[in-house]
Amino acid sequence: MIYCLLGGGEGLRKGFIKRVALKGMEKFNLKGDLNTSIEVFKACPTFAGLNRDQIYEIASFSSSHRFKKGEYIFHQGDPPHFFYVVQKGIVKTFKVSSHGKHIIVKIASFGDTLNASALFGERHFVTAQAIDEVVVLSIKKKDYLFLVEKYPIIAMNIVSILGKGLDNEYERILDLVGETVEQRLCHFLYMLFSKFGTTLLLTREELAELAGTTTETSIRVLSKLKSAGIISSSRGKIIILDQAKLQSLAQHSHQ
Amino acid sequence: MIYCLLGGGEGLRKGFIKRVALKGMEKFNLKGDLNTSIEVFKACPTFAGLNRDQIYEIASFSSSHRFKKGEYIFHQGDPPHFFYVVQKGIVKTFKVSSHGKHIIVKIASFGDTLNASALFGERHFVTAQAIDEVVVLSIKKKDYLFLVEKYPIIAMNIVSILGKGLDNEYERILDLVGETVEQRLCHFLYMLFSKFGTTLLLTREELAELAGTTTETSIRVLSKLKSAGIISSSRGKIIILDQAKLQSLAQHSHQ
DNA sequence: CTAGTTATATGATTTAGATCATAGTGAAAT
DNA sequence: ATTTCACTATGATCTAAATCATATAACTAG
Repeated sequence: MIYCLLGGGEGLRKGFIKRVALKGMEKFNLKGDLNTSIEVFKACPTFAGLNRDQIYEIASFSSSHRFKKGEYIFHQGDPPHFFYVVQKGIVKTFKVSSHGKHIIVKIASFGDTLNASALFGERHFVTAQAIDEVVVLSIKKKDYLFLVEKYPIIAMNIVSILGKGLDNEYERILDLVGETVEQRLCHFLYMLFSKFGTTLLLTREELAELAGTTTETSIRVLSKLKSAGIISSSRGKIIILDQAKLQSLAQHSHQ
Repeated sequence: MIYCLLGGGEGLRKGFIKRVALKGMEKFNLKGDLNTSIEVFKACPTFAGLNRDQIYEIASFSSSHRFKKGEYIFHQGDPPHFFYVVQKGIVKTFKVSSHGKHIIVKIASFGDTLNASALFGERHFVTAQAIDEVVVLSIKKKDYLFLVEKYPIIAMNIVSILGKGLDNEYERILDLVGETVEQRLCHFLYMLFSKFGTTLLLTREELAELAGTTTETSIRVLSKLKSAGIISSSRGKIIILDQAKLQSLAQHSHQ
């Protein structure tokens, strides 16, 4: 019911977007942009409690990559080579079942990590895909593990982030079992609103994959919300008009 | 689909039950039973990679508590004071939604932890209840955090356990969204069988709370399995007769 | 030993939401 | 500018599983 935005509770200092000027190059080692990446790591709860010098050290291990809309950052099942933090844009991570069903695991933006725990295992648990123009910072697995070992607080941070993340998923399961589709959809809309503000860049299909329903039902419910004046929308974009009503619908679905 | 037993992937050295002789006392500090508790902590993946002396040290911080069938070990929402590992018996942890729906989070037995991550937060995420006669070992929060700080490998272990646990929950969500109730029920029966062997001590209601369905449907499906000779059962007990068939039903539900 | 409580059993009814099917629509591409 | 493709829209149908309802069996507490 009160499970927070699917950012795993990670990173979210709002209105904190840094201007970056990186065009043409697919990958590059930061020099002039070190300041930018320091801001990203500072915003990342994984590194909470580290001082400026330590954040600087971490940033110096990172390099930057950009991805165009639709491009994949890594795939479920691949062995993980990098740790990723989002610097710019929106990334979704999702899982696919053997029957082809998709569920979205997380909608990540500035300061959110994509795979905090995967580097401790053999495989990526999820697939990460750019929703719009995206820049991520990456740290080599080896370096990342070195840093975790050097600064034990990082592991502690991850434990508490993952713990909350797990609890979030239990809440999601409770909703899946107990709430109506409409409630769930409104719930996710509200969560996304809390994280991203009134304008959401996602399709009904993606919303369906968050709420665990079908594209058709997602479309139907959103049409209803539109008629009721709670949202407006265009292709791939949803604008929240009446947050209060949305929130109330997330609690008690009025048929 | 292949998500493992709800023990969070933690602890499971089978046929490893230690005889304990502790009657009458509700709590006591181990002396003669130190050996017993060392075995428990050795079986607990949270402490993997620690040597015998270190395990000994950990065990020396622990004390033992027993709970009768139905008794609560801790409650969702309470501030956590202890870290718990199961020494004997079966404990279920579960969550309740605002509408009163239950989901079982974990069925824990010998060597499984009950709240690996809660001690890093403010509240217990779940409620823990004894399913039968239970003995747990507990370590004071302060001592536990001291140990985690002293032996960084513990935090690393927890990270990888929680990471796997999270992935398990994603799989559970995928199943909830994509598979039939029969498949899910068979799936959980099979997982429980893998962990506990042919005899399972749980009610249809508890099984329903694992699979995210109602008690009635759980009863109906189990009746069917009974007629088909796949299980036999008595009150609060299920005996797996045909594992192969069960496994196949978990994959493709036959009508 | 009996009453009370908890688990199992099954039948009848309802319904939310999936599924199938077809069509319109805006954006991007060549 | 018209073809293409990915989104949105909506209608018709179907069904798995929830809900409601009632009964019996088994355990356990007084």
